Amino acid sequence: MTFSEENYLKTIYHLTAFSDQEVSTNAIAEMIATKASSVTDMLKKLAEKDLVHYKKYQGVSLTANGRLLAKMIVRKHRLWEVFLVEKLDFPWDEVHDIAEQLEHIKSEKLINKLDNFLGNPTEDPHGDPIPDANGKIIKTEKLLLSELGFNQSGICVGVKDSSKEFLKYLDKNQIALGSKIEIITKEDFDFSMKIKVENREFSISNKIANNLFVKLV
Amino acid sequence: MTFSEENYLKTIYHLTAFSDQEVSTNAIAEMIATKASSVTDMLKKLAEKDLVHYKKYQGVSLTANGRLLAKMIVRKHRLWEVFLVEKLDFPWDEVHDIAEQLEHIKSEKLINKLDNFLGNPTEDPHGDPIPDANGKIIKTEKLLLSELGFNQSGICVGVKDSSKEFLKYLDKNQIALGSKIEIITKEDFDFSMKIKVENREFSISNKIANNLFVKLV
DNA sequence: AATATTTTTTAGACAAAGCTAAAAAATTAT
DNA sequence: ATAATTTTTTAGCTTTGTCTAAAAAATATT
Repeated sequence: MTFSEENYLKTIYHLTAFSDQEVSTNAIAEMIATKASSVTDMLKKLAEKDLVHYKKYQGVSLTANGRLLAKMIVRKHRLWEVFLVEKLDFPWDEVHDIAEQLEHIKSEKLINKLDNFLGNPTEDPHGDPIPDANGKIIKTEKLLLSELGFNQSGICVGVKDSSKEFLKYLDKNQIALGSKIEIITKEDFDFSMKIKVENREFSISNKIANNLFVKLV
Repeated sequence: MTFSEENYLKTIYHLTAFSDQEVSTNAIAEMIATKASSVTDMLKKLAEKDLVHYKKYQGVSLTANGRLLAKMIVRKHRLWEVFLVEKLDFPWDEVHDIAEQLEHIKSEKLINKLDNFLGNPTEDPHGDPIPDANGKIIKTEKLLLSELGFNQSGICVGVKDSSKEFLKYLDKNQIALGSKIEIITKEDFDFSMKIKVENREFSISNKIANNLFVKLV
């Protein structure tokens, strides 16, 4: 598999992970920042290799084979992210781009040894699950901070939006995986809330609360 | 820089490292397992980018710029090899191919953090020097085991030939970096020698002795 | 239901990096 | 010094993955 093929597979995987529907040519093009015509070309090639189900004008979905390969790429991406954060001490907003490169390194032995070296983590630094060597994913129960009400508390277990901007915001406000967040007040008007994190009280907008995953506590 | 350009640069670097002469198109072609015509094409491209000095039919050499870039690739390759052996516990004959891929990962920050994580090693698992972030190389004094005479001793500090076959031979005979080797006898006929390594005495051919670097002790 | 708009595909072109076959230059041998 | 051989380069073709522009299909609008 080429880099490009792997990127398409991964993209289709991400776009279908939750909806589990066919994904459109345009959606892929936008995600991968390329032209729809290029996507069409690649879809034909992937269909040829039996990695996707593709019928003209009908969108595309992964075959069992394609999904497994996609998971292996995601596995590599997330394990490398753990390595970068835990071992090399990278801030969590800087690891994505490097992991985008590392995810294409080809060696099963390498990735399994890396997995062991890291202590077989089940989640990456953003709280996303890491598929095991067979593609199996353990998903933890998590809800959005915005779903919590007045007086409830949660432990931060992940982010929905993992853009640099959002991650930097969290760093600045000292919210990290594992932080305990308590809802002090919640506005009925804009759903902004005042929260308490390690004795610091401050307000966050609904948009923030909507992108933070927590585990009820 | 593309993968391919990086590979050419690295190859030219290795071919000129010791001789410091112009290197021929054919020599590169052989090393990279490609056709001479392909090499010519690439040399033009590299000359265009001022990475090599190239005049038709006259061979090629690196510019200062090209040499620095080549060293950075070698630096990455060797640091990753250290990582694979020291942290992931790979046998030394398996790391080359994986490092060939990892050496193309682009992130200065990554490689410098990796360097620190590994404790700023100056040599890779085969005893080859690792250029520092500025391209500076500290070369240790070393000679071939074959240059030693009867009754002399050396510490193994590297290999000249780092092929899988040779490395496996060494593993099988429990010779590793740091092993103390004593010359018990040396044949005048074929220059084979009987050596002593950690109380084990056995014979090695001149070819073996000719590919093992030692430091006199 | 017919028309307009959007989405997707096709057709044809391009750059990168390789190849083969043939030509040109350099080197070696007679 | 000329001929033979080897090395290097050129010319032209292939594949991969992209692009633009145009055509075709699907969807939305009136």
